Amino acid sequence: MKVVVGLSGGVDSSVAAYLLKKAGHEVTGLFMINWHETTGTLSGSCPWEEDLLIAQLVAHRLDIPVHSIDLSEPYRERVVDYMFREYRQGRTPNPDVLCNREIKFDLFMKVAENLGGEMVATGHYCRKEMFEKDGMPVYRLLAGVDSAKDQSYFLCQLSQQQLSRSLFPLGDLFKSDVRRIAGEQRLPTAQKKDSQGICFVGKVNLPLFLQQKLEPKQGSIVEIPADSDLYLRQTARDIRRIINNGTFEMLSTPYSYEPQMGRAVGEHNGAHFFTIGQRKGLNVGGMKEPLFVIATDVKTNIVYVGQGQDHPGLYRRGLFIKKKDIHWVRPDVAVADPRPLSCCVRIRYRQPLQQANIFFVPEGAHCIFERKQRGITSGQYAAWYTGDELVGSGVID
RNA sequence: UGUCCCGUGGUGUAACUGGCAACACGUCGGAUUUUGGUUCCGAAGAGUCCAGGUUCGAGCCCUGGCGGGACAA
Repeated sequence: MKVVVGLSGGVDSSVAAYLLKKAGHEVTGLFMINWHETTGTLSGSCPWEEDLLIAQLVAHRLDIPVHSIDLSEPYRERVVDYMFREYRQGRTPNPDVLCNREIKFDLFMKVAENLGGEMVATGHYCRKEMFEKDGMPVYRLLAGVDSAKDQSYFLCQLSQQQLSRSLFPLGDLFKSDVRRIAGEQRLPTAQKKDSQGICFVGKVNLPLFLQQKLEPKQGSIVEIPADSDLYLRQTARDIRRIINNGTFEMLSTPYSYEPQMGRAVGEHNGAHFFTIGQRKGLNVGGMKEPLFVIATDVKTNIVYVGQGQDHPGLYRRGLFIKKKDIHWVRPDVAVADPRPLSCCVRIRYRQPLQQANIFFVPEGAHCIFERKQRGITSGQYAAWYTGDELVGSGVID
């Protein structure tokens, strides 16, 4: 089969390419350029020229052809602009999820198709399975075997269409296997440090990066006491009653704060630069315990903080996803009726799966966790699984 | 105006009856991490408001200033 593999210049994609070649496929490497600018990036980090060179070395070593494609323009339009738009609204976007949906598994896929590729492969740690239902193929997106590296979360917005043409050669491997294979095959990336930070843009200094487009605006930091009566303690019975009444909003709506609920403890230079759960960068000292951001209000430009790891403002029982933001990787199992979906959910990469019930209502979905969750942040993705299969996801409201 | 209290790294506090200043937060650096964030490790940073005095030795005692606060009227 003709397979185009996305080579990034890292170990994972190199080994993915090797495995495909070894399995007898006709493999072509494709390197994608997503970003040119260096403003805001940390000095000397992730210059794509170097990565391209490494990708070429890998291709040479594997004796496969390699091409490169500049997708920086659409990347800017579909990922970077979205990022700024979200931050401006006081939300915290997840660019990598978008990058996969919009770039790697869309534009990149089309380019691969033009190169004659029947399938596209990436170095993601996840698995895919196919079975037939009513004579039609159905694809399942499964967690990678290496639970510490499982990257299915980042693919939570993929469609059946996209999945049908994807291959994940690393899904059954552990990271250590990948390193070992790379070493055995003398791939130039065998020792290369894993990349991190926003995909393909490299390691950026986010505050600096954001300041290119978002104006600084001085505002105050308000501390909300942990014993504020805003935080009513809910017993298991209260929760059950709320669920029975169908008043899920009581659990899935963010806390809303007013300045007079607390006291000003400092100043910041723009509420849109902060995200819930953040500790560093507040520049307020003298507290017994560290301060964490518990909410931001870009309208009034106020950052609300709470003291200590266990501040109640940091935890919430549930989250809401608007109807338009609900995505089913498996539309065939989509739940429409009000019967709750009992499943496991994660709200960030590498988070252990959390038991939850999702209640689908006409306006959207209320996800109610068995245990309170820390740092539920609007703009981030919640992905729900049954077993080790990712079946759906959505943007947290 | 009278009495009382306080004045320690960027911030908030600590240092028993005097023995070369501790902790937390913040800041900076590193590790972890294909989002943000979290977490972990490490470092820098004050010679204790100022001027005198007592003492072998003072952040801690004494005197006088300066600064802030409280009570008093």
